[in-house]
Amino acid sequence: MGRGRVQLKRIENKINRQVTFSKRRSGLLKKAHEISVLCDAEVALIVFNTKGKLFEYSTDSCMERILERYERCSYSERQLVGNDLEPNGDWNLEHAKLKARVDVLQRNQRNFMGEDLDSLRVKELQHLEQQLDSSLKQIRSRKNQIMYESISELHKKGKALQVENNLLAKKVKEKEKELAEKEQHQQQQNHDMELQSLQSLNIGSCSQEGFNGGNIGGTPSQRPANTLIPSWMLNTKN
Amino acid sequence: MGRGRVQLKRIENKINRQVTFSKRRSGLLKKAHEISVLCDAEVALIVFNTKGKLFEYSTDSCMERILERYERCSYSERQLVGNDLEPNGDWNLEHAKLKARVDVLQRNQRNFMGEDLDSLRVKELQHLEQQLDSSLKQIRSRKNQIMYESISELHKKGKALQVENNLLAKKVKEKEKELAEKEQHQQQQNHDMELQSLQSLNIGSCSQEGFNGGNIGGTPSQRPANTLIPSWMLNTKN
DNA sequence: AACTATTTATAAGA
DNA sequence: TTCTTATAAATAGTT
Repeated sequence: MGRGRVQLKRIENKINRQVTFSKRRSGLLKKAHEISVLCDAEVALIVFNTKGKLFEYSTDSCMERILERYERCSYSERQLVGNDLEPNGDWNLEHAKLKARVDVLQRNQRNFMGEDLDSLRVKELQHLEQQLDSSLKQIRSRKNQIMYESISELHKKGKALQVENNLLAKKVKEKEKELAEKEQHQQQQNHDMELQSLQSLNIGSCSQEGFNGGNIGGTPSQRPANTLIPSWMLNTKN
Repeated sequence: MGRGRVQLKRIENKINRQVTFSKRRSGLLKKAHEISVLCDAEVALIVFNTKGKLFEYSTDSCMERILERYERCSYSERQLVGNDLEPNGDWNLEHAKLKARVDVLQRNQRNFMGEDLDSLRVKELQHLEQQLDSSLKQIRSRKNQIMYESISELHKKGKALQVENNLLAKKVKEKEKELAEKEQHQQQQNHDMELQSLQSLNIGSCSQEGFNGGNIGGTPSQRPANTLIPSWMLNTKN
């Protein structure tokens, strides 16, 4: 828009570039303000010129608020770039940056915890509400998933144990049978021996109690094996 | 630019607002890119629409870097150098601590946003759930409070205006009455004078045209007063 | 999503 | 820088 077509490439003439910057900057800021008002949008605009001078516009002049909201929204945060920090870099500056970030995150966190809400406007509250609502859904869904998996697992283990139990019960019965037979055999032998003894020593026989499978008076029975308790109920760290 | 002049105020029609937003958004992003390329400037532009959807542009797509630069700039403007730190303190340690804190806060934030939940155990999920539930309650309560206050305020203003209206209406009636009386009086006088004139000159009276309040042919109407131009548009110098 | 009458933005010139 | 002006661009209202 102007007397000539303009090519989208850096203006090489320095004076020209500066003039154009000045004009377009004010145009850009104006348009940012317009869309903000006309369309009820929230806008943050930051411009550095070649020399590093800062120009900015933000809806309602609360840049920090909008940047926080941005962080919340996008925060596709790559690790705050711990970019090895050039050794000759300004440590004070680095430090200030980190601190600023901590501040932002802390403020966010407080908001997420329902605190410091007085500084927020209705729209931000609404946004936060929506965010938390959706977070809650995901959290509940994840919790249900874990618990469901846990229950499933328990069922499976339960069945396996049942099978094993049946097997063992069968074996026990077999053993009992064997034992019974053996006992009978033994008793027969004992009887024979008693008879022999009685015949030789003249002493009566006494009966023997059956096999005691219980453990009364012994060590207490174990709790169910650990494998049966879902990890989340144990409350131990990782 | 368009078929009609546009007033700098929120577009009330929702559809219209949305369409305009869409058009102007692309225009704004385009201009941001243009100034960035043409003038070798670094630009960051963040726009949230009414519904909270995010749109952004940043030179070379490195928003985070520009935002950091912004923080640095605005920090140094406020001379918030952390010069209160023990000068002989272990900077590396301080730095590491801060970074750790940032990490923790970031992880928390992600959890608050319902992400990265896989690393949490049921107990933690439950805790998070309770926290967010209570946060939501507080947020909703705060929102309601604000809206209630706002409604209250509007009611109050409405009542005050009503009272004023009644008063003014009364005054208008009084004035009307006065005028009517005066007119009657005047007509009587005119009538008397006409009679006199006719009697002496024998000429009829003629009607006069109304006052022309327009300015057709005069200087064109002013553009909107400067008071409508926000201060940030005038800010070129410090 | 296109169209187009207008308004705006702005490049170049002073 | 600032103003002016011719012209390119953006876009409001319409289809």
